[in-house]
Amino acid sequence: MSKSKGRFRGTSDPVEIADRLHSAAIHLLRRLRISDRASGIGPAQLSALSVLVFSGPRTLGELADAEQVRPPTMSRIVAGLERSGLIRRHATEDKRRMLLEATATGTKILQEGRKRRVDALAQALRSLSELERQQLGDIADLLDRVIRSL
Amino acid sequence: MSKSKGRFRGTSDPVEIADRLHSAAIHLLRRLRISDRASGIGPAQLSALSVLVFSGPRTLGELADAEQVRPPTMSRIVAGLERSGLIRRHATEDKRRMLLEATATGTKILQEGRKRRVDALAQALRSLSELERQQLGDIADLLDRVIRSL
DNA sequence: TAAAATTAGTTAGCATAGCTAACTACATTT
DNA sequence: AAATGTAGTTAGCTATGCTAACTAATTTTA
Repeated sequence: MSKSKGRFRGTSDPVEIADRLHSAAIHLLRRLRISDRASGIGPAQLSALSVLVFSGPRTLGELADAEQVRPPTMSRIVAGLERSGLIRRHATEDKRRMLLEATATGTKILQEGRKRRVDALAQALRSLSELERQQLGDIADLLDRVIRSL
Repeated sequence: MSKSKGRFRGTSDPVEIADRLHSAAIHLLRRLRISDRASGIGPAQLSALSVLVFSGPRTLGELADAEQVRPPTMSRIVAGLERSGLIRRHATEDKRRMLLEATATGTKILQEGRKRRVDALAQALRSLSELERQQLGDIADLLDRVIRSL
Protein backbone atom coordinates (compact mmCIF):
# COMPACT_ATOMS: atom_id res chain seq x y z
CA MET A 1 0.00 0.00 0.00
CA SER A 2 1.17 3.62 -0.60
CA LYS A 3 3.95 4.02 -3.12
CA SER A 4 4.24 7.60 -1.89
CA LYS A 5 5.36 9.61 -4.88
CA GLY A 6 4.37 12.39 -2.45
CA ARG A 7 5.32 15.65 -4.07
CA PHE A 8 2.65 17.18 -1.82
CA ARG A 9 0.88 16.09 1.32
CA GLY A 10 -1.69 14.42 -0.89
CA THR A 11 -1.21 12.77 -4.25
CA SER A 12 -2.96 12.67 -7.58
CA ASP A 13 -2.19 8.97 -8.08
CA PRO A 14 -5.61 7.46 -8.79
CA VAL A 15 -4.78 4.15 -7.14
CA GLU A 16 -3.68 5.78 -3.93
CA ILE A 17 -6.77 8.01 -3.79
CA ALA A 18 -9.01 5.08 -4.64
CA ASP A 19 -7.45 3.13 -1.81
CA ARG A 20 -8.29 5.82 0.74
CA LEU A 21 -11.80 6.33 -0.55
CA HIS A 22 -12.37 2.61 -0.49
CA SER A 23 -11.26 2.42 3.10
CA ALA A 24 -13.41 5.40 4.07
CA ALA A 25 -16.51 3.96 2.42
CA ILE A 26 -16.11 0.62 4.17
CA HIS A 27 -15.73 2.18 7.58
CA LEU A 28 -18.57 4.60 6.98
CA LEU A 29 -21.12 1.99 6.01
CA ARG A 30 -19.96 -0.33 8.77
CA ARG A 31 -20.90 2.36 11.28
CA LEU A 32 -24.10 3.44 9.61
CA ARG A 33 -25.46 -0.10 9.71
CA ILE A 34 -25.93 0.48 13.42
CA SER A 35 -28.32 3.41 13.03
CA ASP A 36 -30.18 1.45 10.38
CA ARG A 37 -31.05 -1.38 12.71
CA ALA A 38 -33.22 1.09 14.63
CA SER A 39 -35.58 1.28 11.66
CA GLY A 40 -36.53 -2.38 12.01
CA ILE A 41 -36.16 -2.86 8.25
CA GLY A 42 -33.41 -4.87 6.60
CA PRO A 43 -30.73 -3.06 4.55
CA ALA A 44 -31.92 -4.26 1.14
CA GLN A 45 -35.50 -3.21 1.85
CA LEU A 46 -34.33 0.13 3.17
CA SER A 47 -32.25 0.76 0.09
CA ALA A 48 -35.00 -0.25 -2.35
CA LEU A 49 -37.49 1.90 -0.46
CA SER A 50 -35.15 4.86 -0.72
CA VAL A 51 -35.19 4.59 -4.51
CA LEU A 52 -38.98 4.72 -4.53
CA VAL A 53 -39.08 7.62 -2.09
CA PHE A 54 -36.41 9.75 -3.72
CA SER A 55 -36.81 8.85 -7.37
CA GLY A 56 -40.53 8.08 -7.56
CA PRO A 57 -42.48 4.99 -8.69
CA ARG A 58 -40.64 2.23 -10.56
CA THR A 59 -41.41 -1.20 -11.95
CA LEU A 60 -39.86 -4.20 -10.26
CA GLY A 61 -37.33 -4.64 -13.04
CA GLU A 62 -36.23 -1.02 -12.91
CA LEU A 63 -35.85 -1.30 -9.17
CA ALA A 64 -33.77 -4.46 -9.55
CA ASP A 65 -31.49 -2.64 -12.02
CA ALA A 66 -31.19 0.37 -9.74
CA GLU A 67 -30.24 -1.84 -6.81
CA GLN A 68 -28.05 -4.14 -8.87
CA VAL A 69 -29.79 -7.30 -7.83
CA ARG A 70 -31.60 -9.98 -9.85
CA PRO A 71 -35.36 -9.89 -10.35
CA PRO A 72 -36.11 -12.80 -7.98
CA THR A 73 -34.20 -11.03 -5.23
CA MET A 74 -36.12 -7.80 -5.80
CA SER A 75 -39.36 -9.75 -5.96
CA ARG A 76 -38.81 -10.91 -2.40
CA ILE A 77 -37.60 -7.53 -1.14
CA VAL A 78 -40.74 -5.95 -2.58
CA ALA A 79 -42.94 -8.64 -1.02
CA GLY A 80 -41.46 -7.78 2.38
CA LEU A 81 -41.99 -4.05 1.92
CA GLU A 82 -45.57 -4.62 0.84
CA ARG A 83 -46.27 -6.96 3.75
CA SER A 84 -45.05 -4.19 6.07
CA GLY A 85 -47.26 -1.62 4.35
CA LEU A 86 -44.35 0.53 3.19
CA ILE A 87 -45.06 0.28 -0.52
CA ARG A 88 -48.06 -0.32 -2.80
CA ARG A 89 -48.46 -1.97 -6.23
CA HIS A 90 -50.29 -0.33 -9.13
CA ALA A 91 -51.49 -2.13 -12.25
CA THR A 92 -50.24 -0.74 -15.56
CA GLU A 93 -51.28 -0.93 -19.20
CA ASP A 94 -48.91 -3.85 -19.76
CA LYS A 95 -50.34 -6.43 -17.40
CA ARG A 96 -47.01 -8.13 -16.86
CA ARG A 97 -45.62 -5.01 -15.23
CA MET A 98 -46.49 -3.27 -12.01
CA LEU A 99 -45.57 0.14 -10.73
CA LEU A 100 -44.28 0.20 -7.16
CA GLU A 101 -44.81 3.27 -5.03
CA ALA A 102 -43.88 4.19 -1.46
CA THR A 103 -46.83 4.67 0.91
CA ALA A 104 -47.00 7.60 3.33
CA THR A 105 -45.80 5.29 6.11
CA GLY A 106 -42.92 4.08 3.94
CA THR A 107 -41.87 7.61 3.13
CA LYS A 108 -41.99 8.66 6.76
CA ILE A 109 -40.00 5.68 8.02
CA LEU A 110 -37.39 6.10 5.34
CA GLN A 111 -36.88 9.76 6.00
CA GLU A 112 -36.48 9.16 9.73
CA GLY A 113 -33.91 6.45 9.06
CA ARG A 114 -32.02 8.59 6.62
CA LYS A 115 -31.97 11.41 9.15
CA ARG A 116 -30.43 9.11 11.75
CA ARG A 117 -27.72 8.03 9.30
CA VAL A 118 -26.88 11.45 8.06
CA ASP A 119 -26.99 13.05 11.50
CA ALA A 120 -24.47 10.54 12.83
CA LEU A 121 -22.06 11.45 10.06
CA ALA A 122 -22.77 15.17 10.29
CA GLN A 123 -21.91 15.06 13.99
CA ALA A 124 -18.45 13.71 13.16
CA LEU A 125 -17.93 16.43 10.58
CA ARG A 126 -18.46 19.07 13.26
CA SER A 127 -15.07 18.16 14.72
CA LEU A 128 -13.39 19.51 11.59
CA SER A 129 -12.28 23.09 11.16
CA GLU A 130 -14.43 25.42 9.08
CA LEU A 131 -11.80 25.36 6.33
CA GLU A 132 -11.65 21.58 6.23
CA ARG A 133 -15.42 21.34 6.03
CA GLN A 134 -15.39 23.89 3.26
CA GLN A 135 -12.93 21.80 1.25
CA LEU A 136 -14.80 18.61 1.95
CA GLY A 137 -18.07 20.21 0.91
CA ASP A 138 -16.54 21.37 -2.36
CA ILE A 139 -15.24 17.93 -3.17
CA ALA A 140 -18.14 15.79 -1.86
CA ASP A 141 -20.28 16.76 -4.80
CA LEU A 142 -17.56 15.86 -7.29
CA LEU A 143 -16.98 12.58 -5.52
CA ASP A 144 -20.62 11.60 -5.59
CA ARG A 145 -20.81 12.27 -9.33
CA VAL A 146 -17.66 10.27 -10.12
CA ILE A 147 -18.90 7.31 -8.14
CA ARG A 148 -22.35 7.31 -9.69
CA SER A 149 -20.61 7.18 -13.08
CA LEU A 150 -18.82 3.94 -12.21
CA MET B 1 -32.94 17.20 0.76
CA SER B 2 -30.73 20.26 0.15
CA LYS B 3 -31.80 23.38 1.99
CA SER B 4 -29.30 25.17 -0.24
CA LYS B 5 -28.02 28.05 1.85
CA GLY B 6 -25.46 27.97 -0.94
CA ARG B 7 -23.20 30.96 -0.50
CA PHE B 8 -20.68 29.01 -2.58
CA ARG B 9 -20.90 26.08 -4.92
CA GLY B 10 -20.10 23.92 -1.90
CA THR B 11 -21.16 24.45 1.68
CA SER B 12 -19.74 23.93 5.13
CA ASP B 13 -23.08 22.75 6.50
CA PRO B 14 -22.23 19.39 8.08
CA VAL B 15 -25.62 17.90 7.30
CA GLU B 16 -25.41 18.74 3.64
CA ILE B 17 -21.88 17.38 3.32
CA ALA B 18 -22.86 14.28 5.25
CA ASP B 19 -25.74 13.77 2.88
CA ARG B 20 -23.47 13.79 -0.15
CA LEU B 21 -20.86 11.55 1.42
CA HIS B 22 -23.55 9.16 2.46
CA SER B 23 -24.86 8.99 -1.05
CA ALA B 24 -21.38 8.52 -2.48
CA ALA B 25 -20.55 5.70 -0.06
CA ILE B 26 -23.74 3.84 -0.88
CA HIS B 27 -23.18 4.03 -4.60
CA LEU B 28 -19.53 3.13 -4.28
CA LEU B 29 -20.09 -0.02 -2.29
CA ARG B 30 -23.02 -1.02 -4.46
CA ARG B 31 -20.68 -1.06 -7.45
CA LEU B 32 -17.76 -2.66 -5.69
CA ARG B 33 -19.90 -5.61 -4.66
CA ILE B 34 -19.75 -6.67 -8.27
CA SER B 35 -15.95 -7.02 -8.37
CA ASP B 36 -16.15 -8.85 -5.06
CA ARG B 37 -18.31 -11.61 -6.45
CA ALA B 38 -15.35 -12.64 -8.60
CA SER B 39 -13.51 -13.74 -5.46
CA GLY B 40 -16.07 -16.44 -4.73
CA ILE B 41 -16.15 -15.40 -1.07
CA GLY B 42 -19.09 -13.69 0.61
CA PRO B 43 -18.81 -10.05 1.71
CA ALA B 44 -18.70 -10.77 5.44
CA GLN B 45 -15.97 -13.38 5.02
CA LEU B 46 -14.01 -11.06 2.76
CA SER B 47 -14.25 -8.23 5.25
CA ALA B 48 -13.25 -10.38 8.23
CA LEU B 49 -10.35 -11.81 6.25
CA SER B 50 -9.16 -8.32 5.42
CA VAL B 51 -8.88 -7.50 9.12
CA LEU B 52 -6.69 -10.55 9.67
CA VAL B 53 -4.56 -9.79 6.62
CA PHE B 54 -4.05 -6.09 7.25
CA SER B 55 -4.11 -5.94 11.04
CA GLY B 56 -2.67 -9.34 11.96
CA PRO B 57 -4.01 -12.23 14.10
CA ARG B 58 -7.04 -11.63 16.32
CA THR B 59 -9.27 -13.63 18.61
CA LEU B 60 -12.82 -14.34 17.50
CA GLY B 61 -14.22 -11.76 19.90
CA GLU B 62 -11.85 -9.05 18.69
CA LEU B 63 -12.77 -9.84 15.13
CA ALA B 64 -16.47 -9.64 15.98
CA ASP B 65 -15.91 -6.21 17.55
CA ALA B 66 -13.88 -5.02 14.56
CA GLU B 67 -16.60 -6.14 12.18
CA GLN B 68 -19.44 -4.97 14.41
CA VAL B 69 -21.23 -8.28 14.47
CA ARG B 70 -22.18 -10.60 17.34
CA PRO B 71 -19.97 -13.51 18.35
CA PRO B 72 -22.27 -16.21 16.92
CA THR B 73 -22.22 -14.46 13.56
CA MET B 74 -18.44 -14.24 13.58
CA SER B 75 -18.22 -17.84 14.72
CA ARG B 76 -19.94 -18.92 11.53
CA ILE B 77 -17.99 -16.54 9.29
CA VAL B 78 -14.77 -17.92 10.73
CA ALA B 79 -15.98 -21.50 10.23
CA GLY B 80 -16.52 -20.73 6.55
CA LEU B 81 -13.10 -19.15 6.14
CA GLU B 82 -11.46 -22.08 7.84
CA ARG B 83 -13.37 -24.60 5.74
CA SER B 84 -12.05 -22.81 2.64
CA GLY B 85 -8.49 -22.87 3.99
CA LEU B 86 -8.18 -19.09 4.13
CA ILE B 87 -7.52 -18.82 7.86
CA ARG B 88 -6.05 -21.01 10.62
CA ARG B 89 -6.75 -21.27 14.36
CA HIS B 90 -4.02 -21.20 17.02
CA ALA B 91 -4.47 -22.28 20.64
CA THR B 92 -3.61 -19.69 23.29
CA GLU B 93 -2.73 -19.67 26.98
CA ASP B 94 -6.39 -19.05 27.88
CA LYS B 95 -8.01 -22.16 26.52
CA ARG B 96 -11.31 -20.46 25.88
CA ARG B 97 -9.70 -18.17 23.31
CA MET B 98 -8.17 -18.87 19.94
CA LEU B 99 -6.04 -16.70 17.72
CA LEU B 100 -7.15 -16.52 14.11
CA GLU B 101 -4.60 -15.94 11.39
CA ALA B 102 -4.81 -15.64 7.59
CA THR B 103 -3.11 -18.43 5.64
CA ALA B 104 -0.90 -17.71 2.63
CA THR B 105 -3.81 -18.62 0.36
CA GLY B 106 -6.13 -16.31 2.29
CA THR B 107 -3.70 -13.44 2.05
CA LYS B 108 -3.23 -13.94 -1.67
CA ILE B 109 -6.94 -14.14 -2.43
CA LEU B 110 -7.69 -11.10 -0.37
CA GLN B 111 -5.04 -8.98 -1.98
CA GLU B 112 -6.21 -9.91 -5.45
CA GLY B 113 -9.79 -8.99 -4.53
CA ARG B 114 -8.73 -5.73 -3.03
CA LYS B 115 -6.78 -4.93 -6.16
CA ARG B 116 -9.87 -5.52 -8.30
CA ARG B 117 -11.92 -3.20 -6.10
CA VAL B 118 -9.42 -0.42 -5.92
CA ASP B 119 -8.53 -0.64 -9.61
CA ALA B 120 -12.18 -0.23 -10.60
CA LEU B 121 -12.42 2.93 -8.55
CA ALA B 122 -9.04 4.22 -9.67
CA GLN B 123 -10.13 3.86 -13.28
CA ALA B 124 -13.07 6.19 -12.66
CA LEU B 125 -10.81 8.73 -11.00
CA ARG B 126 -8.74 8.93 -14.18
CA SER B 127 -11.62 10.81 -15.82
CA LEU B 128 -11.04 13.72 -13.47
CA SER B 129 -8.70 16.59 -14.21
CA GLU B 130 -5.31 16.62 -12.53
CA LEU B 131 -6.47 19.49 -10.32
CA GLU B 132 -9.60 17.67 -9.22
CA ARG B 133 -7.64 14.55 -8.40
CA GLN B 134 -5.19 16.66 -6.47
CA GLN B 135 -8.00 18.13 -4.38
CA LEU B 136 -9.61 14.78 -3.88
CA GLY B 137 -6.31 13.24 -2.83
CA ASP B 138 -5.76 15.98 -0.28
CA ILE B 139 -9.16 15.47 1.25
CA ALA B 140 -9.44 11.65 1.02
CA ASP B 141 -6.99 11.21 3.83
CA LEU B 142 -8.91 13.63 6.06
CA LEU B 143 -12.15 11.92 5.20
CA ASP B 144 -10.86 8.47 6.06
CA ARG B 145 -9.66 9.69 9.46
CA VAL B 146 -12.96 11.40 10.30
CA ILE B 147 -14.94 8.34 9.41
CA ARG B 148 -12.77 5.96 11.38
CA SER B 149 -13.35 8.21 14.39
CA LEU B 150 -17.12 7.73 14.20
C1' DT C 1 -10.73 -23.83 48.56
C1' DA C 2 -15.36 -24.68 47.05
C1' DA C 3 -19.05 -22.15 45.04
C1' DA C 4 -20.55 -18.42 42.31
C1' DA C 5 -20.05 -15.39 38.69
C1' DT C 6 -17.98 -14.04 34.43
C1' DT C 7 -16.04 -14.72 29.89
C1' DA C 8 -15.18 -17.02 25.20
C1' DG C 9 -16.99 -19.39 21.87
C1' DT C 10 -20.55 -22.68 19.86
C1' DT C 11 -25.10 -24.54 18.65
C1' DA C 12 -29.90 -24.06 17.38
C1' DG C 13 -33.38 -21.69 15.31
C1' DC C 14 -35.29 -17.69 13.02
C1' DA C 15 -35.39 -13.83 9.31
C1' DT C 16 -33.31 -11.41 5.44
C1' DA C 17 -30.86 -11.34 1.22
C1' DG C 18 -28.09 -12.96 -2.66
C1' DC C 19 -28.02 -16.42 -6.60
C1' DT C 20 -29.73 -19.81 -10.61
C1' DA C 21 -33.22 -22.64 -12.72
C1' DA C 22 -37.66 -23.34 -13.91
C1' DC C 23 -42.27 -21.71 -14.22
C1' DT C 24 -46.64 -18.60 -15.51
C1' DA C 25 -48.70 -14.99 -17.84
C1' DC C 26 -48.78 -11.56 -21.05
C1' DA C 27 -46.98 -9.13 -25.33
C1' DT C 28 -44.74 -9.01 -29.68
C1' DT C 29 -43.01 -10.93 -33.98
C1' DT C 30 -43.29 -13.89 -37.72
C1' DA D 1 -51.90 -18.94 -35.16
C1' DA D 2 -47.46 -20.11 -33.63
C1' DA D 3 -43.10 -18.88 -32.05
C1' DT D 4 -40.42 -15.91 -29.50
C1' DG D 5 -39.53 -12.59 -26.01
C1' DT D 6 -40.35 -10.15 -21.56
C1' DA D 7 -41.96 -9.39 -16.54
C1' DG D 8 -42.41 -11.29 -12.53
C1' DT D 9 -42.86 -15.39 -9.25
C1' DT D 10 -41.67 -19.78 -7.03
C1' DA D 11 -38.43 -23.15 -5.32
C1' DG D 12 -34.28 -24.26 -3.42
C1' DC D 13 -29.44 -23.31 -2.34
C1' DT D 14 -25.86 -20.44 0.38
C1' DA D 15 -24.46 -16.63 3.28
C1' DT D 16 -25.22 -13.40 6.97
C1' DG D 17 -27.54 -11.06 10.66
C1' DC D 18 -29.91 -11.79 15.29
C1' DT D 19 -31.22 -13.85 20.23
C1' DA D 20 -31.42 -17.60 23.48
C1' DA D 21 -29.41 -21.26 25.48
C1' DC D 22 -25.47 -24.10 26.02
C1' DT D 23 -20.32 -25.80 27.28
C1' DA D 24 -15.94 -25.00 28.95
C1' DA D 25 -12.53 -22.29 31.10
C1' DT D 26 -11.22 -18.57 34.12
C1' DT D 27 -11.73 -15.37 37.83
C1' DT D 28 -13.96 -13.72 41.99
C1' DT D 29 -15.74 -14.26 46.34
C1' DA D 30 -17.51 -16.18 50.50
